[in-house]
Formats: sequence, structure tokens, C-alpha cells
Amino acid sequence: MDNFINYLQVISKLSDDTKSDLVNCLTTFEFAKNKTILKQGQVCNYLYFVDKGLLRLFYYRDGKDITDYFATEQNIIGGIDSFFSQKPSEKIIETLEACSLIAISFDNLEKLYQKHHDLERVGRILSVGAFLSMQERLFAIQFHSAKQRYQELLARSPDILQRVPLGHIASYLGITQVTLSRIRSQK
Amino acid sequence: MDNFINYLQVISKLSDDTKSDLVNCLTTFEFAKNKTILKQGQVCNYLYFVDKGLLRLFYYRDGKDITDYFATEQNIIGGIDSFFSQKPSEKIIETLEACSLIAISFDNLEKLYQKHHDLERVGRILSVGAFLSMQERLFAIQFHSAKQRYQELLARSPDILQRVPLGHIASYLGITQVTLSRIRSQK
DNA sequence: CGCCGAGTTGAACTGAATCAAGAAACGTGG
DNA sequence: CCACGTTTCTTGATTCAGTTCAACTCGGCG
Repeated sequence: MDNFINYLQVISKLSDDTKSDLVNCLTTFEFAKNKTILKQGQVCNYLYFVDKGLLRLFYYRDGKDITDYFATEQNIIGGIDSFFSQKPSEKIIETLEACSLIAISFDNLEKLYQKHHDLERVGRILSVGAFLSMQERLFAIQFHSAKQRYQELLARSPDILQRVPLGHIASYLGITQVTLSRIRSQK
Repeated sequence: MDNFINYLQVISKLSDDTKSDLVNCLTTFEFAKNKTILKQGQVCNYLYFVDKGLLRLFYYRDGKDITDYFATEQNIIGGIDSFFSQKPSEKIIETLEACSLIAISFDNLEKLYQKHHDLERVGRILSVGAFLSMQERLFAIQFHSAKQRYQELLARSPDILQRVPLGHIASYLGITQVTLSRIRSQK
């Protein structure tokens, strides 16, 4: 839990009061490998901070499995659309390794936001950051070739390549498995 | 100004205290058509709410002018990356029509965020919304054809098509002017 | 041992880009 | 208000990155 609180605290200072309230609202979960922790059609009730392990967020498009996001240690993952709208999720979260997660429920988060301005600030900053990374991703998809995107991922998160099947990587990069295979073979 | 405050208030309730502080921090600007209001290399010091008019946010990529975003009445526009990081902006904002804008400076916004929890909440909700729309845009670029994206824009913002040169529309959709012209001619 | 999912490789196809040239609209000055 | 140059838009021919379809390889595991 300290890991998560530290993570938040670095973003913007939290009072002791906030931190102690926060600790009381957090739940830890342990999941085995290849478990679905958010099903399609289910409302996403938690945001998860990854203490240990690796997960992915994905959805189906024409029956094809498309990875949207990978979360490793020190990342947050959730079905954001569903979580904030409290509507059924199109997207699915599954573990790709055994995971220890620190979770906060929607109700608790709302309550804490209400009560603690400093926490809401952290939330605001995280959201702006998420916006900016989506922007970068959009840019990469628009202007960088499949090869470039692969190399950027390789530079940014070399570990993911080791820990995840190539099919997931390919759809995350917005290319087919076949293209990814060709990219890897050349050079 | 009331337009802007109303816009914010709908997102989440603001106290009278917040509102009166807010009014004192807002500035209104009038710009003629085709004026640059954020230059490349300049730090973006304001977020603008469009009371009247039309603007675009764009940047250069290989010497080509790429439109990132259009803002019409009741939209917010700014060089977000630059604004929040307070670093020089890659991106440029220019008016495409004569505009009345309501602006808030970075310093004022920070001050207000500090003082008013309810306003920071509005900021948080706006940021999550911005994230979600980027997500949709990414999805469209990845999976929808040029034609589909054009038709979606047409459905969503028919007025923009009337008010903006096609070249800007094309780069916003992530296609060339040439392709857009072909799409429009068929059907 | 044989099956099965994951990855590779080859051949054909396609949406959109690029290159290039012409037509239409626009505005600025004489 | 017309003439000229400039920008905007259209149209045609060609090219290319990446997809699709399909067959094949490989390593693991019941």
C-alpha cells in the first residue's frame, strides 16, 4: 500500500489526514496468471495500482482481440470509461502474470475526492497526464511507421516485449501479428 | 463571462465564492480573423473558452501544417502541453474567424485551484473527458477508414465543414487534401 | 506420439499517399 | 471592375506500407 501512496504523493503532496483515510479505503487483491478481473458488460468498480505483475486492457473488434494498454509495476489500470460513467464496460482486464494489486472502489474514491482536496488534485494531474499520453499515441499511430512504433515501444518498455505474447504487442501497436513478425526478422 | 461560468457549473457545482473569485481572474480577448494567438516556441499562458468564433490548434510536421483540434463556440482551447508544463509550445493557435474569447492565465488558474476545491474538481472532470475523447479519436484513426472518419465528423460537427478550408479538415482527419477531395466527390 | 497455439514466411491485394497537372475561387492593386 | 497571381480544390496515374489469406515450422504438453 505504501507503494501506491508514495506514487501518489510524488505527484502532489498529500496530508497525513488524507493518507490515513486513503489507507482505510484501499483493498489488496492477489490474482493468478490469465485471470479476467474485469469482464465485458460488467461495471468497472475499481481502479488498480499494480504492485507486482502484469495485466492488459483489451476489447474485441470484429471478433479480434485488440490490446489497448499494458500495466506493469507502478502503473494504474482500470476500465476508465466504465469506471467514471459507471456503465457496463466494453473492455476487459486480464492478468498476464500473477499479480498483486492495490485497488480503490468507485464509491470510496468519490468519497475521498469529496473530502480531500489534495487527493482530487492528484487525480486531476493524473488525468491530464493520461490525456497527454493518449495524444502521443495518436501522433505515433498517425505518423510513425509500424517499425518505428515497434522500436519506440522497445526503447520505452523493453521488459514488456519479454513478458507478453507477440499477438498482444502487435494489436497494441496497431498492426497485425504478421507485420510484427516481419519487422522483428529484418535486423 | 457568464457563458463560461455556466459551462463550468454544469460540469460540477461551484460555490458563489469560487464564482466571484473566478470572474476576477478572467480576461476577455477579441481577435480578428487569421490571427495567431499562440506562436510556436512561446509558452502558452492562457486557456481560452470560445464565446464566439472559431479557432484551430495546429503544428508543423515535415513542413506540413497539421490541424490537431478545432474549437468553436462553447469549447476550450489551449496549448495544453505547454500550458501545464510551462514550456515552449510546439503547437500554434490561430483564429479562423473573428473571435471573442474568455481566458484564464496559468498563474490565476493555479491560484484558484489551490483555493477552491470545487473548481479543481471541474478541472479533473474536464481532463478525464479530454482523455476519453482522445481515446475515441485514436480508435477512429486505427479502425475507421478515411471515408468513415469524414462522415463521422460530418455527423458530429456539420458546421465546421462549412466554416473551415478543406485542407485543415483533411489534416485533422489524418488524411491528405487529395483523399478528402475524392471522398467528397463520390456520393 | 500427435495435437495445438504461437510464430514465421510467401503471394496477392488494397486504401491511401505521392506526384503531377489542370480548374475554380479569391483578393489585391491598377 | 477587370486582370493577374495565389491559394484552394479536383482529377488522373503510379507507388507503397501494411493487410489478408494461406501454408508451414516449432516447442510444449496431455
